[in-house]
Amino acid sequence: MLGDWPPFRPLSEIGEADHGKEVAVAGWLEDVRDLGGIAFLILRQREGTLQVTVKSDQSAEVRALTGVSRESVVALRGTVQANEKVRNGFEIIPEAYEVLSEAAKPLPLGVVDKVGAAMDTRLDNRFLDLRKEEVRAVFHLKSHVGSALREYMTSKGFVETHTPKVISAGAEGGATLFRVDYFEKPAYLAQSPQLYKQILMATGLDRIYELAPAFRAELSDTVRHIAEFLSFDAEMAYIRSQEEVLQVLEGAVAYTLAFLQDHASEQLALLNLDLAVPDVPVPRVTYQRAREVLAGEGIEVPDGEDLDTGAEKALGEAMAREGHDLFFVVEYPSAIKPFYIMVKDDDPEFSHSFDLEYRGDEMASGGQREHRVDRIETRMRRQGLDPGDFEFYLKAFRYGMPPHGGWGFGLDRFVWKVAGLGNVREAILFPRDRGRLIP
RNA sequence: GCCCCGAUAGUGUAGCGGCCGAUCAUUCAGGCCUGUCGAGCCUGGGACUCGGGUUCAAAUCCCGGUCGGGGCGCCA
Repeated sequence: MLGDWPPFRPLSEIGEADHGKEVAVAGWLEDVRDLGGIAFLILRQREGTLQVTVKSDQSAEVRALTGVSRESVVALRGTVQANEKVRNGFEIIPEAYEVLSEAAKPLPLGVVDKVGAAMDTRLDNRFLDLRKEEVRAVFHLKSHVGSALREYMTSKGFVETHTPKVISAGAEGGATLFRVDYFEKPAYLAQSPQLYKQILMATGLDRIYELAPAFRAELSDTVRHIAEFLSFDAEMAYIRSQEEVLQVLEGAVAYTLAFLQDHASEQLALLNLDLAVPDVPVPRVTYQRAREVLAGEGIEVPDGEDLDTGAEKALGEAMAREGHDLFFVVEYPSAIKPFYIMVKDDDPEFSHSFDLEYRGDEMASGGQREHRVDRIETRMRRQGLDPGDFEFYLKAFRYGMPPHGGWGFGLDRFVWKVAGLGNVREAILFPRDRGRLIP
């Protein structure tokens, strides 16, 4: 139907050279402002809007454009006319148009209406929600975060890997696994690439990272939990201590924040965000030191217990007052960490483990891994796991496994914090939670 | 899983025993308007989550269901 039309011109490529000439454009009809003898139509493309002006002296066919429903996709041909009164500096006087896809009425969610919408309504109609520039900006940021992490990790000699997401055993026990049918055998969606990352440490492909979904069937209804999330994982071998892992991770985060300033200034401005790039190294706060800081805030954390949500927030606030919105908590009690975390030789109550905190929430956790198979098996048994279920994993430790460490970093959570959103779901195109599988 | 809160036109809300024949905005329909850009103005249409109960009377109070929001635990 448009076979004889010239190619559609994007808004950003229409310039002074086009003034007085005919162009073809297409987009969503955002708004029609009909003043009677003159009507202004706002056509929206991915990069912005342009104005189409229809006057009463134009043909009835062209004037019918003002009757097309909002958010319909229309194509039109017309003359670019310079006009200082228009924000873009030009308007288009249409000569012909076609409705390529008519929008039904009324819209289930207004794109430019001056009323709000509940998150549920927005997610139910995500395709319309995403027509809003500020909603899309979050995903531009997210894309840039991925680019920055890939760039940084590559520069540090890491290889991007892709481990399976359908697996036979989980890293953290069974309660949070999604079960699936795998050719009539039970299988699970991967809650973490943990075991596979570690197997790779025995291969020489031993400085790796991955950006991939992880699945957790946690019964958590919070603004920071989601059943399917994007995890930025890394694992590195031949380390002498956890410190080498921390340096890569803090470097990656600092690099990413700087990258956003350089490459996403438009989105940062649109979302009114002011990002600070932290100086590295960022503070390493030991678990015991964190307890002392919290005691000073009037919060008692029983020795050996994990920091609860309130304690974590309070610690974040205390650190923020000292100018640190990014910091590590290190050396957690061994008892609250998974079997693969290395216990400190000189102080077995504590472990070579860490969390990365950003703006009051946990972004990552990691540590040095236990690479001695007998110790892993002992820890597994203590945690009620059967080493027999993990033989595919343990086998990689029986024939030469270098010392190694790594982390898992929640990419959606990071974007959630960076973009200053109220709910991590807003940082995910089509979030999956306990109550939502559609769309 | 536990706790708290909520559910009113397409959307976002006000009302919280009789004044509700339900408010306002937006949207939708129709009309006026030749420089709008959150266009303006006029007219009109459109809703009390479901099931029980209390009461002379229920959008409003009670019980249960469903759905949603937030918090906790846990975590990325």
